Amino acid sequence: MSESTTRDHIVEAADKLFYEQGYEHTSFTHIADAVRISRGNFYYHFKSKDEILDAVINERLANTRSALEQWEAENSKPADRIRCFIQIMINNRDKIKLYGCPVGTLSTELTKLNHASKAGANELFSLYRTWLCRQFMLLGRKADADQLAMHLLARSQGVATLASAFHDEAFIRQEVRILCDWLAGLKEKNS
Amino acid sequence: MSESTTRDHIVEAADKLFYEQGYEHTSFTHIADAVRISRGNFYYHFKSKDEILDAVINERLANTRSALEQWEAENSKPADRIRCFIQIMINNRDKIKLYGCPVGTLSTELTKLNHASKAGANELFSLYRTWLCRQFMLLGRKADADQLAMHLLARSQGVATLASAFHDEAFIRQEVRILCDWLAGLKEKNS
DNA sequence: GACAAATTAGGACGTGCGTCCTAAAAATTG
DNA sequence: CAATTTTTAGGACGCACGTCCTAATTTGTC
Repeated sequence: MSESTTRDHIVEAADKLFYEQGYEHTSFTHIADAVRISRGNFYYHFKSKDEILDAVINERLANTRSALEQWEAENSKPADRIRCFIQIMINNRDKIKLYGCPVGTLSTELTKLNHASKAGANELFSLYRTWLCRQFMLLGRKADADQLAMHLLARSQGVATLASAFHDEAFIRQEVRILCDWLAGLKEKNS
Repeated sequence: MSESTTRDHIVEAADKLFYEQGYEHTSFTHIADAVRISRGNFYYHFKSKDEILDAVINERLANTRSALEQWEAENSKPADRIRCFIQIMINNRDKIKLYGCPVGTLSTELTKLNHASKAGANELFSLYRTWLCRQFMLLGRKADADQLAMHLLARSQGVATLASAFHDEAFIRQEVRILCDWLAGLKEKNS
């Protein structure tokens, strides 16, 4: 029942490295050095580099799902839940400043590589999209809930991209404030 | 005085390929096939792959500068000039849908690679930033002109990222409409 | 402690990459 | 047309990569 912990270490290290320096640019040697195992040992746990990527994506999907569930469980008001989403930009501001958004940058890279797992990476976006859509519906915006979800996702992506390009942490805080105001303004339009 | 046209062809093909499939993933063979020249011939025109990247960035910088100048020359009102900027998302929607924003995706990639030319790529962002900043100042928003410029840049980046992830062209049009409304609302706050 | 299974180490293999070198071809000049 | 420079072609080189193979080691079981 208990999985080998080495596999988890590999996925964990690959997750971090794929985020920090990109999937293509990360080699087996990089991951091996991080996990402190032999390069040949990989192929006992994974058949290929692509399989590691799939494992990383699946773990990110699982982590995201549980985070969304938690936000939903810990907050009864949909606006507070959405604020949780916005808040992750503040919580992860250090890494965003350096590496951008892990969801957006992976999606962008795999799309350019036309990689087989690009659909899996975009599934991460869909996870947030449908969750946010549901929250906006609960907020009384049934008609344009998905539009609002996409809008908020796009705003977040843009913040991450520019914060990373200019290494500007204050910009993140500023935009988060604007987004919270935008959210507060939305509530007044409840039906 | 007249430069060899081969060099221009190389830069042109590299520009296109770097945009479509990323810098790292584009090899000399790819460019050579596009330009129809021998692989060894590159090193007469460029000493390294990085040098081609610099040439591509410099051309993009020059093209951007002339585009900004033209928008400024053809429109007397700053709001109309800003609308020109927003409008490029419509004009380039086909490519954005497939490959995202050329500025943002290159900046993201070079940042992850920690490439020496990442500063040059970010200079493209700065070009738009300072130009937009100036337009917002002319619009009477002296106090928060740079903030508005960054905000608009971020919104554009987010739109490109999500449009590419979901291959959604309608989303681009939708967000452009919202951005134009946002811009129109700004004008009312003129001092 | 002997045996089997699971796990790891380390290196071999082929491929594609960026780079470099040299000779051929083309263009230019007198 | 000869001489010289500019431009191109094609392949060699070393290196790093993903992949694969096999032997050693560790772990678990009776």
